Amino acid sequence: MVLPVNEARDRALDAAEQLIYARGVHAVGMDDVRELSGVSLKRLYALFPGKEALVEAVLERRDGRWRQRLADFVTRVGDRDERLLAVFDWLAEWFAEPDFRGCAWINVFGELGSTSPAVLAQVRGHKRRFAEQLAGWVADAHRPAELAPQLLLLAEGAMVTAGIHGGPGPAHEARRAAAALLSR
Amino acid sequence: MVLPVNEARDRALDAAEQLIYARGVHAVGMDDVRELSGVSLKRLYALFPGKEALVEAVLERRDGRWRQRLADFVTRVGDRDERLLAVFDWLAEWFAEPDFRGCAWINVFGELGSTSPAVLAQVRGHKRRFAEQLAGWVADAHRPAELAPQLLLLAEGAMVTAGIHGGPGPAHEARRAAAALLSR
DNA sequence: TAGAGTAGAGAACCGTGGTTCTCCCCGTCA
DNA sequence: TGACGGGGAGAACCACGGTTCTCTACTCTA
Repeated sequence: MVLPVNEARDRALDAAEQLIYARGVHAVGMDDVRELSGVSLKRLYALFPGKEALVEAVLERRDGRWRQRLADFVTRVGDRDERLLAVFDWLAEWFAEPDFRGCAWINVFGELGSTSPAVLAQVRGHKRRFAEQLAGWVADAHRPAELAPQLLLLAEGAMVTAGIHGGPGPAHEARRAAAALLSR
Repeated sequence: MVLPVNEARDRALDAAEQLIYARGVHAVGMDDVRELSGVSLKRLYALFPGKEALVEAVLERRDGRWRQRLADFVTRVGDRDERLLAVFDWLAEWFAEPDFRGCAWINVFGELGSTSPAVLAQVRGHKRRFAEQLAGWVADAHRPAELAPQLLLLAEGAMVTAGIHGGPGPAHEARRAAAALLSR
C-alpha cells in the first residue's frame, strides 16, 4: 500500500517536530526523521528540498497550531480582562506538560538564528503574530495599547525561564505581574 | 617567544566567546578558534580537555564579567528604587551594541540545553545568580520579595525579544512595566 | 501477463569537524 | 656544542550527517 502524499508529509512533519523540539535541529539527522516517521529518505527529499525546508515547514505548521490552541483557551473565557490573565494560565498548563522544553522558536533562534535567514524569518513571524494576538485581546479589553508589549515581555520571560528551570512556576509569577499591571 | 599559559588561555577564551556568541556553538570549529586566537590546536587541547570544556569555560568567565558590568552600572545609582530601573537602562545599552545577538546563555540553552549537562549547569547557574542579584537589589529597596521574580521575567523577556528583533526597544518597554510594578 | 513507472532499503558519496599524530623548529641547559 | 623537550603547522584519522544513487520489488495498466 502506498502512503498518500499528504499523509507522508504529515508523518514527516510530526516526526521532525517531535525530534527537533526534544533535541535541537543539529542533533537530529534526516535518518532519524526517516526512522521515526517511516517515510523513506527518497520521499523526504521529494517532499522537501532539504533539511532547512523541513525545519521551516515544521515551524510554520507549529505556529498555526500553537496560536490556535492558545486562542481556543483564551477566548473560552468571557470576561475581557480575565482573558488577558488566561494567557498565563494556558502557559502554566503548557509548561507542566512532561515533554515541555521551552519555546521551540526561541530555542531554534538560539541555535540557527544567525545562520539561517529562512528560520530567522519563521521565528520573527511567529513572535510577531503572537504579539498581534496579545494586542488584539488588550484592545478587546479596552486597555491602553502600551499594555500589550509589557504582557508580551512577561510571557516571553516566562517561556524562557520555564524552559531553563522547568515547571509552571514562571507562568504563575508572570500572571501575578500581569494582574498587578492590570490593577493600576 | 613562548606565550605564557594564562595568556594563551585568555586568547583562546576570547576567540571562542566571540565566535560562539556570533554563530552558535556547533557552527564554530576548533580550527576557527585556533585561527582567530593564534593558539595552536595542540595547545588548545592541552588547555581544555575538549570543545565542551572550552564552551563551559567561556560561559563561566562570561558570567562573571556580565554580572560585574551590570552591578557596576546599577550600584552607581544612588536611589535604591532607581537602581531597580537602572537594570533596564543597562539592558538598553547592551541591546544597542552593534554585535548584540541576544543572551548567550539563552542561545546556548536553545542549542545544547537538552544534550549537554555541563552546559545546562552553566546556564542554570548563570540565571540563578542573576536572579539572586536582582533579589538583592529588591531587598535593598525594601520592596517585597515577590517583586524580584517579576522583574526577572521582564528582563528575560526583554533579552529574548531584543535578540530576535534587535534594538533596545524591549528594554524600554520592560522599564516602563517595571516602573508600573514599582508605583503600585 | 508483460512492461513501465514508482517507492523503499540501504549503500555510496562528499564535506565537515573533533581529536590525535607526525615532523620539525628552537630555546635551554649541562 | 649537543641532547632534550616544549610548541607550532598541518596532515591524518575517524565518525557523522546531508544528499544522491543503485538495485530491487511491487503495483497498475494495456
